[in-house]
Amino acid sequence: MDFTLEHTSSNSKARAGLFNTDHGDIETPIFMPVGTAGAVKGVHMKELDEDIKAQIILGNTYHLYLRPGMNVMEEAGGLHKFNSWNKPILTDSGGFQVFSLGDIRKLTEEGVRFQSHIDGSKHMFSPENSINIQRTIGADIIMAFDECTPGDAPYDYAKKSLELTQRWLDRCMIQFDKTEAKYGYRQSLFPIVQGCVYPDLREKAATQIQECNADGYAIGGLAVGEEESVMYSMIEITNSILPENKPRYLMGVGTPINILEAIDRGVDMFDCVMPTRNGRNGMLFTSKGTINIRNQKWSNDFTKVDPDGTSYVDRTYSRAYLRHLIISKEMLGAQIASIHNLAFYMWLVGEARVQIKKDNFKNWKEQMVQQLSVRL
RNA sequence: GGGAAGAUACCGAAGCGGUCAAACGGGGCAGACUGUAAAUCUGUUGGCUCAGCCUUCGUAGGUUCGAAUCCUGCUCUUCCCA
Repeated sequence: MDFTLEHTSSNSKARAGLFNTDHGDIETPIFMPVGTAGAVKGVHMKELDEDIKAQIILGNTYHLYLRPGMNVMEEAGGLHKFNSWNKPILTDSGGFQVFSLGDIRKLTEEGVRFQSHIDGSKHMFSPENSINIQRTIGADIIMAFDECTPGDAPYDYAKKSLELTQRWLDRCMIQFDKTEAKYGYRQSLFPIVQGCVYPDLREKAATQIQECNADGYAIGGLAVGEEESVMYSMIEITNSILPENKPRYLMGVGTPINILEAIDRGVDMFDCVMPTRNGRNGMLFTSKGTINIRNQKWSNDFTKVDPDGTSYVDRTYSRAYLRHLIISKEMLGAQIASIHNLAFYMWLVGEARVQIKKDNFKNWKEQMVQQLSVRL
């Protein structure tokens, strides 16, 4: 799989590129909707494809391993066939669950023993079986198994954690090389830069990792409790070291502003649960600012959900109706809000790409950040 | 016509002499959410000149140092018997 850099801004690190996979091209900068359990919550594939215009979605190793399990996945012929998404897929390795399920897992040199959040049963995840599972899921891009370190970790812990992640990366690469894709198309393994909020650790991690000659590189362990300014400076340090000619993926980020700031600093790929989760909880992202649709002030507002929006739902439903649905806990409300937010995120990165190619990204970004900061 | 039970804040419902501006649930209002243990979670919900004060537990009186809590009348509600 190869990455073609199409344009780099003259006054910014922002880049426009094309990442080629066997399930199609991905135009960067890109946002990847999160479909943890094989579904982007509340959104059909048809909507994801035709309305939201998603080019690649995520799945999650830990969640898919527990349910439906790898027997079903293998018999289905991989996740693409199982969930009927014929474009690229990326799977996270389970590394984020080392962070998010911190209370129900035990971490050792060998790997992580999780206690299933579903039934309490114990499951060992190692770099090797994370790769094996991701081979069976069959995502186009698979991730190294890492420890996503909390943003408030002390230096000593962060250093040890990084060293462990680096040893696990070696094991991931060995396992990746020892095994083959199962379904006749290629898979890429992306290593992940950790190092918490410590510049020297990030620098060390990026320096080591860039020798992997991977198809792309990820920046992990950010937006996990640290200050945004710290996150931005970690991105700057990391991207100053990672190779120019490979895509950089900032894992789990973030708000629309976070994404623009990261693009400005040379990031190409993003994923985040925010458009779907926050959407389900009544928060809408728009080019004019954010809306809490549950607020009283929208109850009699019969203008469309987002008059500037690109999706079908934006032009069809009123804010008053969407507020009613969300407040009444009608499932359709969550669906509409999710579709709207995802379409907005896709518009945002698509427009960033247009502006980069016009070499106008910096100006456009400054203006957008102003607008996006507004609470409507 | 006779008997019984009950009336508590927006709604439902605890409370049965002081620690009650009044538990709890719902509803309302607001906030959070960043590689999804989340269609979830948190705060708040009588008024004010807010470490204090004022008005409130159907209504009018009474007992008491002190009443949402005890007594009496009245007004409504529900149920049972005729």
